[in-house]
Amino acid sequence: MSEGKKNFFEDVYEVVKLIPEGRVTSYGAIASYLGSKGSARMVGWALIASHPLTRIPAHRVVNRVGMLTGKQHFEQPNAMQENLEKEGIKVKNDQVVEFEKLFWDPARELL
DNA sequence: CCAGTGACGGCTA
DNA sequence: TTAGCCGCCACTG
Repeated sequence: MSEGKKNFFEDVYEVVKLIPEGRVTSYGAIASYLGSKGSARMVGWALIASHPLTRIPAHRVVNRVGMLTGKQHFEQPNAMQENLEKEGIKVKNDQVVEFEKLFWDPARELL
């Protein structure tokens, strides 16, 4: 552990990997859990950097309203929704159906 | 070095 | 209620 500041990126990957199938979380929830509350943007940036490097269920990470804002960053824009639907998550108009019900808060459930 | 941008989020008008 | 602005942090031009 302890390598440098970029450790934040690895922490993001760790949390995302822990997201159960059929569940989703938000950038802000991860940032808050890592102590960088308010830096939700960095979480998104970390996912971009992790794209070709690390295989993580990034499709399970959406914004605070459950919208697939990052689908454009996938190899294919529709891949994000496709992956979510494969896990049983319903997506309507780029928005996760019953997002609050499927929401997985690391600070609440992962502890 | 300075300004603009971005997978966000909370506040104000 | 809906729309817009500011703040956080890192990267690019």
